[in-house]
Amino acid sequence: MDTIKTEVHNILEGAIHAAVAAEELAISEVPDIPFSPTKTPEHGDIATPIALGLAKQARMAPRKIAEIIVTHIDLDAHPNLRQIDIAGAGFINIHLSDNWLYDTLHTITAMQAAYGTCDKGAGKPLQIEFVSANPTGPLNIVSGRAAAVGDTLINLLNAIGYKAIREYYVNDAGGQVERLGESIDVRYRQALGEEGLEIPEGGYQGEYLQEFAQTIADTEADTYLQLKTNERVAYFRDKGIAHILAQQKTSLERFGVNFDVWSSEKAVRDSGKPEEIIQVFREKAYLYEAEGATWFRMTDFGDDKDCVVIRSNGEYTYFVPDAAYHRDKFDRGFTKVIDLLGPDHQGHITRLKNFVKALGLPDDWLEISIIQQVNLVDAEGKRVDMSKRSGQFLTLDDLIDELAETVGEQFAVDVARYFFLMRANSTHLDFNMELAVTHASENPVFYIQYAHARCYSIFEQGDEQGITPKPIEEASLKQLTEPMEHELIRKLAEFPSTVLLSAETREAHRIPHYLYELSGIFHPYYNQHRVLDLTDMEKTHARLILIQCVQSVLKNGLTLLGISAPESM
RNA sequence: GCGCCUAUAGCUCAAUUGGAUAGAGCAACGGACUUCUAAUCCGUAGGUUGCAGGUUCGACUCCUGCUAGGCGUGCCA
Repeated sequence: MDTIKTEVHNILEGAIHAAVAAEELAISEVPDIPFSPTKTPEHGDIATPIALGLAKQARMAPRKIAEIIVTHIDLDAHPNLRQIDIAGAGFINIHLSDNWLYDTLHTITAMQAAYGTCDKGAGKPLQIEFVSANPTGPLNIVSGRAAAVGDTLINLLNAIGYKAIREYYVNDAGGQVERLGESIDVRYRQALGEEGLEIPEGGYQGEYLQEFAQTIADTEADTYLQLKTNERVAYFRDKGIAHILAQQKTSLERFGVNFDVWSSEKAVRDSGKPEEIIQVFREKAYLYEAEGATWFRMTDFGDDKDCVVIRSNGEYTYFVPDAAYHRDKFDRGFTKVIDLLGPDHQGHITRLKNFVKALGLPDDWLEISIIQQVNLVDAEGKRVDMSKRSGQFLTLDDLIDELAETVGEQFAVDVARYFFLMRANSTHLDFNMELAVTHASENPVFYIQYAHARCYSIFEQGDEQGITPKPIEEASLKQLTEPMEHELIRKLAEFPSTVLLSAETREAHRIPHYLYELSGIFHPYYNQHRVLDLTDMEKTHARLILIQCVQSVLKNGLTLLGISAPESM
């Protein structure tokens, strides 16, 4: 579709220039030519409202402009165009030829797994930082959503030619991990029988720490009681971080998400970069002292409040290492970085962007999106409170476990990823637990996967009947005369532009919707038209080409989402 | 108080970023398995796009003001 759009664009542009040259159109500037989707076949395959847009400038009725433009297009010179109509207020509707349909099938057949990709990104290095949960407990559901979205966005960006990497920022320094160490210490001493202890304010109550401490007590007994309290807490902190991080990594791998780079906040702090950042801010006079703390003049950047960067106890707030971390990302050469933050980080967006601006980095270099909350709901849309095996919240692993009980491990991951991806990031997501485990058409994941499996089974069935698919060059594509076949091909042709749009707008949910729509054309086709027909082998071979293309696109789309494309179900 | 997000059919959501008659699925009712997988398909219904203005040839989309819900908001990260 992209190549045809470019072709049509050039044809129209040429026609408009020709009209201007012939002094039939009085315009000084040709604006971008917009294309609008056609909702009904009557409107052709590609439509443009360009004549409406030119009306004011040309001081002419839109329909009249459209007529003039069309007279400058020679249909005979363009084999991909069949017919051009003028309709409505002045829309130019372009009907593409069968030739174009066959071209599409040739393209898909030739490109296979690469169909849908392009090189628009020109190999520019990009980075997405996502999940980045504190190493103080198991990953929660929102982290799962962030993992699915981030992973898919990386796939999409790589598909359109960027060199994008997945990065996880481990907050292994600061107050929260100190509380972690203290909490483990309490659990450890409790495991050894000490009484009257309580988890400190801001500490972690979760059972997972009890289990962890119990294991230490079981295997190493009271070894650590000999240490001074602060040494023991520090030891447990580091041991705890390593343990929880390993768990998080395991959960993510189970979910099909593998990070390329794990960055450490502690390493950033130890690198001396925070001091450099402070130095830069001081030189630029962004800092001042008040109430014993050091403040950053956020109000200079339009925010309504200043914020503390060095606390009265001398420690940095989270923002200093974070700003240093972003400076480091820039120094590593990424032309753009995207942060996916959790719903509780809204307050960070403006501040983080301002810090980046204060460091003199380009305005649009840092992009931040919030991954919104997820609610588990039942079929009636009521919130579900599931058993909380790991403490105060439901974890990603709990969710997968729960789903896997009904649909098995692989589908559990597939379903979870799809459900996390099917809605725009900015919306609150209702995760329908009952729908997720339904093996029926209401469940979009099964619907799509089933379409893929059906394609595959046609070839298996054909094999049994001794039908060997012919190469596309030997197939008579003219046999594809059914309206549904043309509709299928038109949909297949949309895939590359859907991928491109989805990647550029960071709207991963377009891919699930696209695949669902494609499946929604395929299933009815499958029901109404037989592919394998021993009495009409010409048609059979043509249809096998089409089915092969549908299968390719379904598989490519599912792969972008990190969802399996099963050969049988 | 201020900031961000959300509001579309009874329910869950789309709408290619300002284009033509706002589309799907679910829920309801009826129908299709000697035919490549019935985890599928076919048919019937639903709308003042939260409210009020504005910009435009044209608005679910942009602007202003309301209303409702969610989240955030100077020494946690």
